[in-house]
Amino acid sequence: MTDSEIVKTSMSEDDCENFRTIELLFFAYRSFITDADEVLADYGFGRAHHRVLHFVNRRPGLSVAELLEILKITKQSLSRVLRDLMDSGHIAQERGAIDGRRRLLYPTKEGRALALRLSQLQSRRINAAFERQDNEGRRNVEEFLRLMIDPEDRDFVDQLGPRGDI
Amino acid sequence: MTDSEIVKTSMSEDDCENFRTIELLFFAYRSFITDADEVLADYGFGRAHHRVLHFVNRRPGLSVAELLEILKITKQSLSRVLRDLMDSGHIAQERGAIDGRRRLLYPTKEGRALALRLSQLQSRRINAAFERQDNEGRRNVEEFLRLMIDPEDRDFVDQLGPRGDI
DNA sequence: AAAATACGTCAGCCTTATTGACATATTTAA
DNA sequence: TTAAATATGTCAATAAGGCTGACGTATTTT
Repeated sequence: MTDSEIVKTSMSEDDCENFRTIELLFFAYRSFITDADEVLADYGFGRAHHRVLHFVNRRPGLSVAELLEILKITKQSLSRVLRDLMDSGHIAQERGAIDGRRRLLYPTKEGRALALRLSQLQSRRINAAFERQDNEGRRNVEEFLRLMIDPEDRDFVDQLGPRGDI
Repeated sequence: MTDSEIVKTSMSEDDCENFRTIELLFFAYRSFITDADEVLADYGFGRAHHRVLHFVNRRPGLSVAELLEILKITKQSLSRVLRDLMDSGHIAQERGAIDGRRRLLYPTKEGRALALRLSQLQSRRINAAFERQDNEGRRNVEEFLRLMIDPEDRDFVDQLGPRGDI
């Protein structure tokens, strides 16, 4: 590192396109998640708990392996979070009927209530952001976000929406 | 937690609007950041380094306090990351000319090059996601993202774009 | 019966964040 | 000109949430 030259000019859209979008994504996502953070803190939970709670509520009866696949974390990481949520009575396990090795995850009533509360907070922000947009605008936003996702994950997100009982 | 009732129905858009958008945001943002993660790993850097590098390149000469304000982290957190980036020759400090207490942060040539490389990766994904959208569609996306941001941060993002030399 | 699968857990490590306390240089105010 | 405020750096301890590797156990498949 022999004394490298200092640069004093700003990096701008001339150097690379889409700086504004890059920054909008950073700040938008940060605001988006802090909504839930505050509520989660009351339960001693973090974002990891939120993600698990969310997908268990969206796909009741999913297995641990499926959840790992969605979240792309290791089972060791998941297990701590899952234990917290089971200890607090937000999530419950059942052995699989067809395959007894699988532990199927379900929300409890309390887990459903918390998941809804968190989603409603985030939904409010989304509604406010969509306020001045028509259906076409919303479609544009959803298409953009969808195409930002790695192709491998896109199908999963799609089947999460309409139905597709696991 | 006296054995709470298990819920087996899926949480759906009937329960709360915008589930699809919530999930699109989660997956889109995850894909978005992993582009850069892979390059950063080669340098032994993480996302924290990326954020610092980015804003120092966008606002060369900003002070430590300003950077803390943008990132909303503590100086203790920042200092380690900043030290790594200075040790590796990606960022350099200069004492403020008017106020000698301030340490103004600048990218080096190497720091600028790395910041650009990372931005270009992310920009490519953004271009692909915008591919089938016209100017109106892009405006919709940017307006949506902008309104998702907490009002306090919106102005900062705006003045980051056009100019506004610090 | 043996092998593969699904899961749980123990132990140790890393990154990135936190808080609190304290040192230092520099500027500003009394 | 001394005192106070400011900007920064740093030390120490802690926490969340990731990771790898190894090993145990139930259950299903071969």
